[in-house]
Amino acid sequence: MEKVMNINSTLNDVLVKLFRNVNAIEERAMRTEEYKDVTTNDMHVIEAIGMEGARNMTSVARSLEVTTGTLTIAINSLVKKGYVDRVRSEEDRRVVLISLSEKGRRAYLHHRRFHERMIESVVEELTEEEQRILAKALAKLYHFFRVT
Amino acid sequence: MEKVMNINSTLNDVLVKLFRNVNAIEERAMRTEEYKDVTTNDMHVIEAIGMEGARNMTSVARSLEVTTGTLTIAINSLVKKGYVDRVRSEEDRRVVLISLSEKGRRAYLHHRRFHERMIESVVEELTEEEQRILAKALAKLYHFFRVT
DNA sequence: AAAAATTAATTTGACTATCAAACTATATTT
DNA sequence: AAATATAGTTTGATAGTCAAATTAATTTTT
Repeated sequence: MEKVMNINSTLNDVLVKLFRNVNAIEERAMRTEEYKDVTTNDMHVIEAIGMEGARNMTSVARSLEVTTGTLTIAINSLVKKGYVDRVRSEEDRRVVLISLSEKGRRAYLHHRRFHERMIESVVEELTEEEQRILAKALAKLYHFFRVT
Repeated sequence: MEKVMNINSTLNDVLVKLFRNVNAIEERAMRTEEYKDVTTNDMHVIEAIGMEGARNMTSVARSLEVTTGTLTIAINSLVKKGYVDRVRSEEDRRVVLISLSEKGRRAYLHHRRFHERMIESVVEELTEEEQRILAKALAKLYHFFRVT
């Protein structure tokens, strides 16, 4: 009998380790010279704002599932660090529009490339069929989390 | 150009969502009646202490990749909530030994069952072949993180 | 054996993230 | 015009985090 790793144990181990460490890991990967002042949280905000142009506070806060008060604090810091531009809407003076600055867009793309490399490393050497199966399995995992 | 859902985008989406939400999700699942005072962070500490008996602060802090100062604060709270016992070592009076109380062990097992259910739900309805591919992909992902 | 160095843990001071609730300013409805 | 609703910020509280200072105990050096 060869050394058999129980499939569930392997999955559980890997999932637990990934989930436990994913923030630290991503932060380590992101914190290069250029972006050493960007926390994981900052990166999530940058990603939520996105490249599609200005968004208001409420909609970004909703995307991130935080209160607008929390987002205000995060944006204060990102504006100070130069990743985000904040302007008051002319059409409705209550509204604050936030968008990525040039530096913010560079950070966004840097992060996206990191994700692309990550996916590439997972997918390389998997056939099309295997990739399809993997996506299905991950979708189920996500579904489990959403409904639990 | 027709709208094609690229396999890599699907994988990326699912992974990002999983990672982004995993803490909130786990917390939601853990916070039952009995364990409503246990934060995700508390749970990680409980898991790191484990069921194998007493460990000292430094080794648990190292497992969690936090400073001992940070761990001291977490343990203060867990002792107060009754999940952890803390005693000074008789052999070396500098050393503090922490271990799970009865309540702590119940929380540990509750959490472990959550993970088992999670894995079960992912694995059920996947064929042997599909399970093998998922495990392989996740192992690669883990490897990617370890070396990145 | 006394002094110096090391080790284990805690404490302190500072910072970030978070929420709920109070508040301010503006827009909409009555 | 007054009342209500909406968008965002501020405030006050809590948790988690680190680096550096501190305390107490052990080990090493002289």
